[in-house]
Amino acid sequence: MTVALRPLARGELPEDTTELARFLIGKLLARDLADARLVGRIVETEAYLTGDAACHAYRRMTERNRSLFRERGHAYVYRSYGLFWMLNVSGGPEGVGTGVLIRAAEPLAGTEHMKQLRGTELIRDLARGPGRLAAAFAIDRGFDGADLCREGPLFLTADGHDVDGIGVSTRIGITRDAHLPLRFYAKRNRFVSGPTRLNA
DNA sequence: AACATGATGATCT
DNA sequence: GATCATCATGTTC
Repeated sequence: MTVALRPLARGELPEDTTELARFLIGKLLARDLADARLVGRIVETEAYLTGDAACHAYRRMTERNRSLFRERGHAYVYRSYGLFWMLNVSGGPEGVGTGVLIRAAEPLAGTEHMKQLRGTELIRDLARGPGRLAAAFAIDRGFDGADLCREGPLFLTADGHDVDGIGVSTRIGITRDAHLPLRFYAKRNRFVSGPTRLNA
């Protein structure tokens, strides 16, 4: 059963990148394959800001990070640790390099395909962590620069459901500007990644 | 040399 | 199940 899902309009996305990171908790990520639609509820995000040393756009625009400088709602996809793809949503106006890392999602539809893409039967581990999420949704560098506010193979949407509270913590896996409270997560949701102490 | 990670195995409870 | 240490991997600076 495929439900009609309307993409989020760019105007619905907060212009402030930190607010965008919070806004995206509970929203849906939809991925259309040739024979299936994959849907997950976003349960964990991190904001990366201007003047933030952990942000890939901290120094200057490069070939890799230029999608971060696009108007909010575009994908920035890069490879991490040589193995994993990371999906980010650009924030702010055109020319400003900020974004939101999508760190985890609760699988809602297409889970059998996700199991194949991830090589595991464990529902909880399908998209818990940014590298796993990208694999479960078959996202690679080919989506870099894609507009996530248009119907297409990958877009942001919503179903009106809300999460049971949103928590804030420091970001995971970084060393520079590591103290900033820029990670957002759905409270009491078992599809959130990271150590227990950050998910209280 | 650093890095926005994940799988695995050890050692607890 | 929680937590921790270890390390494979290749792109970027």
